[in-house]
Amino acid sequence: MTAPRRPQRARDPEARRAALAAASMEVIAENGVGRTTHRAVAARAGLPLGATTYYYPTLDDLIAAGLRHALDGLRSDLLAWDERLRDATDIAQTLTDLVREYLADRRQVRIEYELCVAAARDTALRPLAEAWMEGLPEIVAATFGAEASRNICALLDGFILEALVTGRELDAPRLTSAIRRLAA
Amino acid sequence: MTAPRRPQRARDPEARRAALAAASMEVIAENGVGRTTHRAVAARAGLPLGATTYYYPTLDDLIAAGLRHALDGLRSDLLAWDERLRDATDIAQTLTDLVREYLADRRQVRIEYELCVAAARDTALRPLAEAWMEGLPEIVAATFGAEASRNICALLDGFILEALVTGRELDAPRLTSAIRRLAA
DNA sequence: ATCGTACTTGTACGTTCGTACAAGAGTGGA
DNA sequence: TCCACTCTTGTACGAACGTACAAGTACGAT
Repeated sequence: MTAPRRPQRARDPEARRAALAAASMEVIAENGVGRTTHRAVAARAGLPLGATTYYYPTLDDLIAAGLRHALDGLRSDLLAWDERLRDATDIAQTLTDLVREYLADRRQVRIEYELCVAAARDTALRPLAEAWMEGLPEIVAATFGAEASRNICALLDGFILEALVTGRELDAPRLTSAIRRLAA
Repeated sequence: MTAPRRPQRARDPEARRAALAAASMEVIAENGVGRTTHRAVAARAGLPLGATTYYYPTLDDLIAAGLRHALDGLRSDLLAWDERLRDATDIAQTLTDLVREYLADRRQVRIEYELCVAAARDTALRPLAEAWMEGLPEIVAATFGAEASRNICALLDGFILEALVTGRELDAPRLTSAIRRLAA
């Protein structure tokens, strides 16, 4: 009766780090950066509280890991975008389609705008947010040129923000024709 | 010695409501919606903790009051924008100037994008956020027409977001020429 | 003058938070 | 085999949180 039985799970430190980062990302998407806690992340990952501070010493580290994880997801998305755009005949139309598909998973979208707002307040997050903002323009620059690309991406951000706030669908035809105007 | 002396300040309930709303707005701008607390707002307003729950029963009420207060400020700004735009000869240029001036006070900007992200997560804030998003298009619609106005405003949102994230100045010439393209 | 109501204020309660840490359990090398 | 190290887990602590509330104060109506 004296020995407290404590069954341990299989050891896999890197999987735990990743699981915590993924869980952190999900909690941020659902509750926002400001309401993300060690306990919520641990529960989401199915791990004990102590695991969070073992792998990410402070809460800021844990949140940064969640944001970084989200950006890694975006980066692989962007590779797919790049391929689709290279093969496209009507680039404006294709870009619109991509944005519409991107908007299908609002959780992913939410977390990236969450990052923007957080970076506006906390300069430590700024490099991360800038990396996000410049990912798409770099890809589109190949076809539209540097300046037009940045304009088009700003336009996309505005359209995405509107869809995010209103919860409505993307106004695809309007976006396509606006892209064409900026590309000319 | 038995009587606990408790000096009371002059009574002015409406001023208190307003002071709390203003303080709430400031705390939101600095810490974000998720890190806004009764105590922080009370301290900022220079009022005791109890005053917050007296005027705004729950924390959500207090935060909503802060957001509403920020939007009231925007609304009066928009009236000024309207006037400036009516008198303008070069509307694209004037709009760019207005955005640059708007960006001078990042606190105001931050809180409005904070509202957007919060509304994306909490549907209760959605009407407030939609009111914000539609304020400017309504004004510009007079000169550019409904569709072009919404496109231009989306573009502005994108430019503002970029400036917010990077902390850099607005790229004014690029914005002006992009507006012209969308207005054509 | 008295009384009811609206307002002010300090304090208290139970909860949740970030973080620290001790005690066990697995694992690879000597 | 045993040791040193890394990883796992439960628990603990002080601080801060949202909210409730009792006690006191001002003030308009009567």
